[in-house]
Amino acid sequence: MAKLSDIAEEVGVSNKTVSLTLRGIKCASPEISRQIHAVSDRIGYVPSQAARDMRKSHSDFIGLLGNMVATTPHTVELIRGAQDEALAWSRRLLIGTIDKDSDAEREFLTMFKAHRVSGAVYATLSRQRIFHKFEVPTENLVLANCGFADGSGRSILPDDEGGGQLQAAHLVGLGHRCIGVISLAASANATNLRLSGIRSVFTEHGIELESRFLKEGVEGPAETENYIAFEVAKEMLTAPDRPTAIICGNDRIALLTFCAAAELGLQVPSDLSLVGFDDFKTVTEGLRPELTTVKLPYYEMGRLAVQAVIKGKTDQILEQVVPCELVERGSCGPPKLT
Amino acid sequence: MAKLSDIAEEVGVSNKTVSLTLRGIKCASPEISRQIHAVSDRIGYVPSQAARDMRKSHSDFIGLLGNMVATTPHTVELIRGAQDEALAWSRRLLIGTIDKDSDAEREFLTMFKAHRVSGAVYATLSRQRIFHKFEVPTENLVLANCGFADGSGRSILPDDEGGGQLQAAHLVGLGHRCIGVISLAASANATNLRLSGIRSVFTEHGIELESRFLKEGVEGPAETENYIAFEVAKEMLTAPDRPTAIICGNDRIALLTFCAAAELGLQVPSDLSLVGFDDFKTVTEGLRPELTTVKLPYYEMGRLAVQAVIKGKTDQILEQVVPCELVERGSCGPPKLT
DNA sequence: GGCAATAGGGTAAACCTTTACCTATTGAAT
DNA sequence: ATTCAATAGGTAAAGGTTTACCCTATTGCC
Repeated sequence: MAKLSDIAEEVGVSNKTVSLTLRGIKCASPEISRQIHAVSDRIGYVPSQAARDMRKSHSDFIGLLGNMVATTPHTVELIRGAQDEALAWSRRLLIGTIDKDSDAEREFLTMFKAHRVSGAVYATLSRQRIFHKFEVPTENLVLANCGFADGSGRSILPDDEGGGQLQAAHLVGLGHRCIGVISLAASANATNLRLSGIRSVFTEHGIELESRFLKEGVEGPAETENYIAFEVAKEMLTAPDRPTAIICGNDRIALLTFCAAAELGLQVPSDLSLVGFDDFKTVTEGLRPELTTVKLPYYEMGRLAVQAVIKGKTDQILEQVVPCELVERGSCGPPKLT
Repeated sequence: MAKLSDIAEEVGVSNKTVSLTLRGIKCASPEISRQIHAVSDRIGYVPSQAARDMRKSHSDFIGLLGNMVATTPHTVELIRGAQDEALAWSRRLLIGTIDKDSDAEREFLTMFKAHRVSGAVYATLSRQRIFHKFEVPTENLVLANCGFADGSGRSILPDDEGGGQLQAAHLVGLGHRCIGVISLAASANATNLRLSGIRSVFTEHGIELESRFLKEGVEGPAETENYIAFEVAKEMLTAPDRPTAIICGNDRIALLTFCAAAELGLQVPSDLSLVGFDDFKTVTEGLRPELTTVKLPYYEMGRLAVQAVIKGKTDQILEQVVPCELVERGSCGPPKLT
């Protein structure tokens, strides 16, 4: 493989001159400079990253460790956000995806350390509290979509409360007054935040959230949870004064609710308005009508997490909240007049 | 950061002894060996990968370049398969995800070269033919889910034809004789293969595939395609002798067909059986009834692609076909007797 | 003419690990 | 007693890049 000294020898200058010239630091006469670039291009020279990293005693790598399940497409969005930001700063990403296996976690952390990463991002797919402290290979750690249970550390978090507000405000704005909620598990960290957003909008408009119209669409412990939204929705929709709209804890619950409505012969949106959360495009753009939902900013969280790592721990902001966005599609409409 | 010579100095031996001992090569007396491990553990020593890579003039990295859209979860499966296999051989993955931007492609390839990767995988999300030759940083390239248009190179490909057979055989086995097909775009590479699998099963059972029951569920050029399966399905299902089952080109088409059936008041599976393709879990496990589908082996393709890279180009197998798998859920049943 | 500043360049050490080659001691076999 | 092999270890170079420090010749200015 071609190396610096090959060019230096051919042009008849020292390593230093070649090194500086190729990195765009003026150091040689125009003619020499031209020759250096010419030879470099001809032989397709690419400097050895290993040699560079060794010389500098640290690498431009940023570690990205993700507790990532393969059932959602959002992981890719987060990775892309992280990668785009990293590339914009000429940094590289070292990616490790793990399931629940903490052995793999340790393995990747060791790998990060071996590469002398300048920082790391730890990301989870659902908003979580992290209880274990892992031995990080750097002081420069940023959590994405999660936070340490004790409140320490820097985090990038979605604005779940604002997201709940968006869901509720959209339906209220369309004229709905009797609105059901099928939420995620109460134990999920996002649930209470979103609910609190929903309640704040309801209160503002004098709407009461009856407990029979607030149900969990999921049961069982996290990671092995079981979706019961189909049955819950059917029950809610067969009530005598059924809601004219349902706010769903995520798009999957929205899909199940959609199926329940279909089985009961209710049309969306004329008989029932639905608003989801997450923006799983295969669902939201795959349904007819398409699903109005609140998009979780995974790309942005990935981007901001890497940005925070690059800015370093001098950055005093401990918790950065990223807004969610309402994506209007076709699943919400005004309530039928009765 | 702690280095080898720190340990050597403290224990009072040479670098070599420490290096060999820590790598499990017997070289020192039990007592010295114990001390070396003790000190190493205490100071948390992790050898510098950069120094290693430089010394060996090549790295254990395998490049994974993916033309990956964020709308499907399969990317993650492919990455995980690749990563699991890489880790099993103590190799690391250098991941680059690109969209359509060939600048990014070049950038990542240069990065791979800078890291002296020992091989690379190029993966696409939909089965594609690659027309451009990229300047690879290694001779050791394996394509996953795609192949060069001229037939050169090594590829890992899904058994789309077998997948089509699985779809058809399942429905035929349940007793269906009037089966519709809503396929992907005819221009998609997988389409003809799957169709040919379907036809072979039909022929075997003396079933004719009428052209009015074979429609494309997608229109427009790839990457910007438009799903029209909802309308197509409605038309097919309002025909006087409508099919009792529909084979779908992917799960998204199946979802749209499901929506069409719902709008027409047809119940799945009693009035209509549906079989999908891909196994997008958010759809297949999110519907009620859950969707029977043929799973594309992304994890396995990622795994095998990395395996092929590790085995190196001495491996003479140019095209490796990975079987698809029928995942039976609830969307297929026997046809109603009339 | 004298002096400083600048352009254009070179030298060699440092980054950390691995490994080819070498030495010394011990035990056993001839 | 000599030889051989194995054990336990050391020495130093190599791998490719960057950079602190040094050198020389030319130019500009007073």
